[in-house]
Amino acid sequence: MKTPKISEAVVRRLPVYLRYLQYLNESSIRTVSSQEMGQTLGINPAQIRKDLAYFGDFGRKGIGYEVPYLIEKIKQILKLDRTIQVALVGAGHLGIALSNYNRFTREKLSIVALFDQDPNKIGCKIGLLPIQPMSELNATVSRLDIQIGIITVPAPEAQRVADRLVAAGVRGILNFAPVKIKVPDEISLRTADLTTELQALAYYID
Amino acid sequence: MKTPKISEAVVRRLPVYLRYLQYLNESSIRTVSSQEMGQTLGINPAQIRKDLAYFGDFGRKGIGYEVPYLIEKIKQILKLDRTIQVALVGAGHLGIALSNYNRFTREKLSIVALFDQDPNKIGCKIGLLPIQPMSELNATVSRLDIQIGIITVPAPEAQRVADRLVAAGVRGILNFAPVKIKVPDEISLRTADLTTELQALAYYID
DNA sequence: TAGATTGTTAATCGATTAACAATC
DNA sequence: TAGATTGTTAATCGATTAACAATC
Repeated sequence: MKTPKISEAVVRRLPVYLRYLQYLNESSIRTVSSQEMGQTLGINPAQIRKDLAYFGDFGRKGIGYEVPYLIEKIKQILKLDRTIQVALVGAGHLGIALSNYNRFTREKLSIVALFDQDPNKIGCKIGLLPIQPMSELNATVSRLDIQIGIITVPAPEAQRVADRLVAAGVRGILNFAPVKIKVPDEISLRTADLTTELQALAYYID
Repeated sequence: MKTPKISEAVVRRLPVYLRYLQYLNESSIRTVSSQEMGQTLGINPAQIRKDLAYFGDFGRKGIGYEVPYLIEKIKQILKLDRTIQVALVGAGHLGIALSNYNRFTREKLSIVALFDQDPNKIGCKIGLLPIQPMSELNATVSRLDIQIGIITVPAPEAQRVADRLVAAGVRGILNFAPVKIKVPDEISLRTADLTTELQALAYYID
């Protein structure tokens, strides 16, 4: 698992491969070729082989890839084989929607703490998790060894929340607020902007 | 507004430019250079100029871009200057979160109808909008001239919902279900997969 | 005018795809 | 063995960046 320099495009395709492989596995299909995967996913087979080959020789010439084995390997690469604890800040509808995604827990990437600054929400439970006040952030991140923070607060508060997450010690942030936030270089940041998705779609209408 | 072949990457940056320009406008800043924009947004100034130049000569040499004028132009390009009606199928938390985004309405991209298949939800109101049964889809899409459908149902139902939206006459679909769906070529499709975002982020931890 | 900044062409960079030897 | 399919190198394609004449 040497890494010669993996582009973001490659990393973004891995979860797509993984999901398809899990579907195959549930269908009791044990082997798959890059040809078949490419067909289904709309991705060039050579690209799939190249993406996978960055991380190791997972296939067998003349045969293809063994589904359960490849699932294991991709999980390792994406670190989905070990527990990664996630905190979510902003228990609005989007926050609740995300904390309900059970796929996260299935993949050992699980939201284990919820925070909100609204005093009326403190103590309410979403599923099994109580909503905590922001004053608990540092203590909870340390206690549960939380590595990732998800931001689902309104845009004007996003930077402040990001700063607090960084100070509390998270290693990565997934930001859903429609604003560009700044974090130190050593913190991984991804921004998922739902409004720009819809605006970009409008371009293609007509 | 001739289109020599605009890449998706360009279209995805336009909403980002727009948001920053709107921020400048609210701050009463009337002029901006590609230099300044690039600095703030972390994008190469030459790229910004090139992106904009695909659609027209919006700037003035030696001066830069006039903020209100450029806002108008980008809105025109993204078709945010005309009303585009949107229907949302799946009134769960994610659906409610999206229908509450007031930015959409501000941009004349507004969610004007909600659908769900759960009989218990029918008639409940989210903001001003009642949740309608799927049996109303065709009639409502026609009556309100709805052009875009947003899918926020669970993955196993997504393809079926997409088929119904297409049959009802929408032109574009924004899919939030974590599954690849198929639509006819003439329908624009974007998939926003929140689970793969988080999985990709995990790769960069450590 | 002098300084600044665009629009655009050319150069660079990186990602995708094709091709094929290796080999199951 | 013959057919299939990988891993990888080379070729292609497209996107980003640099450079600069035009001009405000």
